[in-house]
Amino acid sequence: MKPIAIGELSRQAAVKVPTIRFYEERGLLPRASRTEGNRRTYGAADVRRLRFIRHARELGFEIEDIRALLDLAEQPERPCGEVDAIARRHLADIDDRIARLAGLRAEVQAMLDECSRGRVRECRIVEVLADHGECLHEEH
Amino acid sequence: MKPIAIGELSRQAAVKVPTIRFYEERGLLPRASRTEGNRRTYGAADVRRLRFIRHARELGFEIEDIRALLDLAEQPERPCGEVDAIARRHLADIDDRIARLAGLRAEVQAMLDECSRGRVRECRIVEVLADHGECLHEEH
DNA sequence: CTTGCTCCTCTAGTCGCTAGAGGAAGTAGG
DNA sequence: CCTACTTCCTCTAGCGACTAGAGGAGCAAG
Repeated sequence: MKPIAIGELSRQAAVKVPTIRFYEERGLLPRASRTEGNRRTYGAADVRRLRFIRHARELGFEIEDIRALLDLAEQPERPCGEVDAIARRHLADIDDRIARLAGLRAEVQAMLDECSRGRVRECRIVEVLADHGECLHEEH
Repeated sequence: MKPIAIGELSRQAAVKVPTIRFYEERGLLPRASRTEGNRRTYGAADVRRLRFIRHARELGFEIEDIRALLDLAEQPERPCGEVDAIARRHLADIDDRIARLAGLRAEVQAMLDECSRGRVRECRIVEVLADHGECLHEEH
């Protein structure tokens, strides 16, 4: 029940001090109460909330989604469809990014495979970059 | 041989006008010569150079790498080892990102699989986020 | 001459932090 | 009580690669 300082919160939630202040400013954490000397004080609920935020960030959720997830987590009687929807959207987003990266990977690999390690003059990598027609890339 | 305006360059290279100015400021494109009325003018070489930049960006190379690639492309007699090295580093970077995303994907998918579509109270997604111990995540 | 398009410069915003300046408050030891 | 050290405060600026917008000037066609 004893309040802790921002540095202690930082250690307990494994989130850096400036990041905590940043989350407060962005409204993910409530405005912390202050000591007489104007220092932020926190309690157990803040540790839990900040850990939640960190886990969500580690999983790649963005701030807006986390804000929504936190709101929903506070309403335990509601159906969890919205939580689900956010996670599903995030999954789709990850899949998109993987697909795009896999495409890039294939192209860069193809360039490297064709490079005969001669001079820049006949380097296929440079040629492909200079003339888009030569590569697989076809996105708009 | 007739000079073209920035809008025409934009169309021919498929790069937006503000982005062209941005590249100039960053030194990827040489400072364009100007008309009497202070408008930038370009020639065929600029179109080629800007296309090169666009292709490299589409493949995910970052500005610094592209700057190096452009420098190298102008020295055709040098061995292409450095070009190769840049591409190889980029490939490794892509692989890293794919691996990390694949990890995230698995975790988010696992959360979704466990969600029984009930109320937020018993939603596994919220639980996993709230208690890191429950998830696969183990980094750092 | 007027309409409408293109162009100019400059500033600020995106995302999620991170780094640093410059100063005040708290704590431990002598 | 004094000093040294750590922690904390606010504020500003930077990252990467643009994008958006303000406010104004040039230019071509009718």
